Amino acid sequence: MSDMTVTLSDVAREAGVSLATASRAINGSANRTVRPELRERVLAAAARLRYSPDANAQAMARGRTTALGLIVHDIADPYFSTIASGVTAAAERAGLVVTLASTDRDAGRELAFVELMQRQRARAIIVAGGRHDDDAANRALADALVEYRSRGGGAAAVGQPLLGVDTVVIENRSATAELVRQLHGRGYRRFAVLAGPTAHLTAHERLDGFRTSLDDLGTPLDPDLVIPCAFTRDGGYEAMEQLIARGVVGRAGTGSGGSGQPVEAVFAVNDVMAVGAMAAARAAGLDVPGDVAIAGFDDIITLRDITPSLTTIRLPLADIGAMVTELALAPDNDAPRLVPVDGEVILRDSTPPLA
Amino acid sequence: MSDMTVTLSDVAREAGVSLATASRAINGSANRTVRPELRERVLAAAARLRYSPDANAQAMARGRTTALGLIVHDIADPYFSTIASGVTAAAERAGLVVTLASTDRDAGRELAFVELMQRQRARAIIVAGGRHDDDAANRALADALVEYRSRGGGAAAVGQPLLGVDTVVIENRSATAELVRQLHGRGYRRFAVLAGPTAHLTAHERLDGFRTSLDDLGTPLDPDLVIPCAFTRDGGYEAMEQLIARGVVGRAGTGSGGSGQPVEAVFAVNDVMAVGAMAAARAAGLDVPGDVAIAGFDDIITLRDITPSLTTIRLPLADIGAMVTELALAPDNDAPRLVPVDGEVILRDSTPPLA
DNA sequence: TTGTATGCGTTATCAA
DNA sequence: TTGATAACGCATACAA
Repeated sequence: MSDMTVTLSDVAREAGVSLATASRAINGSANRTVRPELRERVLAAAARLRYSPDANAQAMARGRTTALGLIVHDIADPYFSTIASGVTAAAERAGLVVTLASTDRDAGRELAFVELMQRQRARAIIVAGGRHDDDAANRALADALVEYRSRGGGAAAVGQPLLGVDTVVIENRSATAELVRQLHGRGYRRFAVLAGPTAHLTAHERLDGFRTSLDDLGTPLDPDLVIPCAFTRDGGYEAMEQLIARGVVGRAGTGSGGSGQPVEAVFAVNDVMAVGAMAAARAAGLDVPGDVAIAGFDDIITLRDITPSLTTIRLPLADIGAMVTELALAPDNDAPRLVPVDGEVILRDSTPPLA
Repeated sequence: MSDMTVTLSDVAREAGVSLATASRAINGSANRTVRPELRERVLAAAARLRYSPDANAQAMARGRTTALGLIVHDIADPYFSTIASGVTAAAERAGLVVTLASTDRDAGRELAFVELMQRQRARAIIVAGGRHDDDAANRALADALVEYRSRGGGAAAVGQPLLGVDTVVIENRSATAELVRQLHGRGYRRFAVLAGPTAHLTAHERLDGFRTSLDDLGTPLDPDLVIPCAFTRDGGYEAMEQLIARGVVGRAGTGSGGSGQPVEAVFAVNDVMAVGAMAAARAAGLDVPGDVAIAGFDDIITLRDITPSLTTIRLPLADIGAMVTELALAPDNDAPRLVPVDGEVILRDSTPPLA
């Protein structure tokens, strides 16, 4: 029945000092205006009584909390969980505690979580995860964040700079452009792209950089070879199946139908899709990269040992998590700061030099 | 300069009602003893003033919060992030918000986080992740949880039932025993085990079930072929290198040295270690499963498409997250409830039937 | 350096 | 059904 909560008043009484003195002795704030002897007495009393300060009461009295909100689409996705690890590490350094929301890409839940963090008086909110091409949803979220910031909260995002807050901007276009150049250097000319959802901005940017770069090199991408699909492993699998069914991907040397020459390489806009595509290729009896080369994006750490090793674009996800945390916590700026982050092309065995 | 916080008093004044009425109208608690007309007026005033209830003040007045603490070793690890996704989903259903700590396997930080959650007056704490064979650390954590529970908090764990709280117990031994039986059925007799850290209880249990089952089948495991290593991809890689260097794993048909017959299959106590082992085998020019079969544990979703597909033991990680959440939130029991969860052996191409 | 008293924003108790 | 008013547990301005 020790459910009786021990309060600071109890500690003060036990130590024979006033509430104020007990408070000062225990939080040990800037101006430590408490005699060492008393201080000891208070600390001893607190220990004796197993006193545990009530963070909620402190938050109310101080007018600020120690919480940091983190919104991800899906914490089980390695992309987000790696960012989250960077965020938790940075938050711990800042003495903050991370409150996590995994919203399953539901705009309504994102909004609800921002409002929840507003109620919790969280110090800052971090929105990780690419936006969709849904102006209404983006504007609603942006508005909620404006409101939140107007009330003193910090906010930052990773992905596209669409929310009006400090953002770690992933340079998707330049990264895929560079990938194209390097694949070109290895002799690849004819590509297909597993493009993800049309409305998915990250997917779109990756496709766009890829396409633009191919245009620049004078070997434009055939629009028929851009396959929209889900941003998931299954999406990659099914899109690859389509390519195979249409005969644009098949046994090497077999100019099997489709529109002219067969595709030499398939670019999936993320790694898990690329892995799905590999699985589909194998299921169809094709060899990767013998029959078709495959490249992805993200360099998910768990996938670094797959066979054949996957050509991809590395993003420093944990660092990104740390960066966005610092942005969210930085003193309020008038104009949103944009911190660009480049991807690094990693050529591996899934796209060997073409003979 | 709308930094002026709108309080419930403001809403009450704006609506021309008392503070009490405003409170009742807005939280809409069980006994809705407020006239619809007034209620509307209050809600309208709240909306007009963009009122946002202060969760900390509510927590203090109500005497309970809406927070749920989750401790994982490493949120970037797919094992934990998948459990975390189950926890966040269940927590949302319960109207709770998840506070996340990624402790990097640091016992001190685990303890600190429990105390932090105690200060936050969190409703419950979930400890995910296997214990180490460190009695002092386990006891300290158990004590902290006892203290926490004595103050009204809920607590639950996943892994070993060593913390004195409700636990989702992973039946590691029976799972690996079943794996052995099935591999036996496919003709395997001579195994090596990449065993993880000796003090790691989960690793130990998996090894133990494996070994015991082999004993029962009359084909005991050679102790020299149990390689301690880190519980990581690199640990698996290095342990496999050792086996190769010692000549107990090598080209099929090449009875190359070592102690007698070469190893037919290598069991790694988790999937990422198994993948590391595969990488080491390939780096040494060996074929999997041609030269050596490999099996893992966990059935990490991101790894389901690797080649060759990995024989492993599936754990319903997201469900486990949901289950442990329910345990943590369930009304206080005297004796710790133990909920066993079985793994399901999934035979795949990395351990084909032996000729 | 210490103590007193007030406020933080809400809920809940008690009268009206 | 509504309204004063007292908690809730702590920090802090002000006084001593």
